[in-house]
Amino acid sequence: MMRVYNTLQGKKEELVPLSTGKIGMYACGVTVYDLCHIGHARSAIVFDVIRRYLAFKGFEVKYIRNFTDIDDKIINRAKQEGISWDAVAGKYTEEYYRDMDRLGVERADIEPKATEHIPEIIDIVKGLVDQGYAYAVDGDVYFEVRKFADYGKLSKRDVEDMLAGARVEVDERKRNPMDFALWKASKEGEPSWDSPWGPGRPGWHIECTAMSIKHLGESFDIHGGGADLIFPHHENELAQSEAYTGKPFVKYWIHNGFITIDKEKMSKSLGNFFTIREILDKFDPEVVRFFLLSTHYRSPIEFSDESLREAEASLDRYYTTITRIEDFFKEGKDQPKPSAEEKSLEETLAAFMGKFKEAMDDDFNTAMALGHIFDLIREANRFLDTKPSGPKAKDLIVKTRDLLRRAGSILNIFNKLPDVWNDALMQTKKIPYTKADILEKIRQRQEARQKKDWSAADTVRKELEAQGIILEDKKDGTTWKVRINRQG
RNA sequence: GGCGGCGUACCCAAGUGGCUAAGGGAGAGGUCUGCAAAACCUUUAUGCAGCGGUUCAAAUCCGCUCGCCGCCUCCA
Repeated sequence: MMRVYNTLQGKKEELVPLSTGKIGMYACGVTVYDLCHIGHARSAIVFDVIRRYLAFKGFEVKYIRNFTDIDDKIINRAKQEGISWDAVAGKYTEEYYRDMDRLGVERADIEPKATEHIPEIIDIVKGLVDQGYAYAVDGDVYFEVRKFADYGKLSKRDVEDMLAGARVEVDERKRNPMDFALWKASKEGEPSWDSPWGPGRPGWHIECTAMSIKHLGESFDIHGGGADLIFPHHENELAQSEAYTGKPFVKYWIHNGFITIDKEKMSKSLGNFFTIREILDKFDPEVVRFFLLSTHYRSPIEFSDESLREAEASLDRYYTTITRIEDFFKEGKDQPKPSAEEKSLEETLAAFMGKFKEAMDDDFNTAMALGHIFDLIREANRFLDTKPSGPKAKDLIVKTRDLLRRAGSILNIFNKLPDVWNDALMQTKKIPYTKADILEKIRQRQEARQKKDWSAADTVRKELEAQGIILEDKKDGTTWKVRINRQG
């Protein structure tokens, strides 16, 4: 049984799809007017993992993630850059893909754009006007909040309370200050589409109603986004959708928490944000992904270099273990050697997937799932320390590796070879040596070691270490790797 | 002002009624090593912001207090 926290009910609920075995899921994407920051990455990754896990659980998932490609911010940006609004949208859509691809965020099944759904949007607005939920004024169309009795049920707000403490500026043409635009008349020179109310463009919330209904139907299972979308975006979306169809819109509303800097929400307006791009200049995408999954999706995450370094160290622990596993296969000893550790690993392996699923079933608890992964890693290392051999040992190690990969594939981490991980570190840590340089140093040191000239050998070691390269002497030679700087 | 959330070890972070309070990082000691690294072992919260209450039993439920944050305006 899976449980998910539903914002609408304010508690965890059992996940029961509207149609057995199938899940329709819609997540709010981005407005394409600028580069994405790490907060956008969190949301994208959270819903990417949710989608992957649901698919792993055997659901047939249809996942929709939209692009808002027309809005005030895009129009303003176009003026700034001196290009057309659709060129802005096109450019930042590409940039979005560049970042998300690097972060391992899979494409949604359908990625609709607002401007490709103008007829559907107009139909819905018209329907709302006809049913008396909306009214037109000077080419604008507003949704009349008072007409929808359940308004406020998602964000747990009361219309009267909001009016009392309203900070919104009053627009005399609205019947109620909380009324929101479904359709906006366009000003001279602005992009526009013909409509029964004159040339204009869609309001922000209506596109999601149009696109989700078109691609998922009038009622669907999951709607997600950042917690800052609960009000007003999702509240309005819910109101206009249910008013229009007369049916429940979404069964489970899922919202991810924010990323904070110095405890404050990261946001464009505060200017305290980091773009995905600048972070990926210093850390491998997998590190960012791991970092974001190491905290439960609804909790805030404090962003810092230190946290990313810790995530990097954790990942390195995984890859180091995989290297040990590879070394074990190379040795290929086949004398059976039963041990208490063998038994213990066997038990851990048998229980692992159950624990992993239990964690993920409980509102996608990736932090706990990672905890189980590291339990298995420790158990595997303990076993490898016994210098195991024999077919049974080999079988257990194969299983260990496969289970780690399987769990990793659901989170879309652990998908590199250790060498590739090391290469990535060479890059992000900006190591000033080539691999050939390092091998040459190792050769020199090896000569010194053969002569038992320990001080010369240690000089080489220290020289490399100063540049972030660690040497490891093993039975069949010396290997090297990039050192993880675990703290400051 | 209205609504909501959070406060768990040196740091990050799971756990939301009942076995010894996960996991990662850091520190200390040890095993291993020519020296290292990695790994492993031991160790670091008789206690989960504080105070009261409910209960056979609470970090977990209730109340109050303190501190921090979010939404109420575009925002992932």
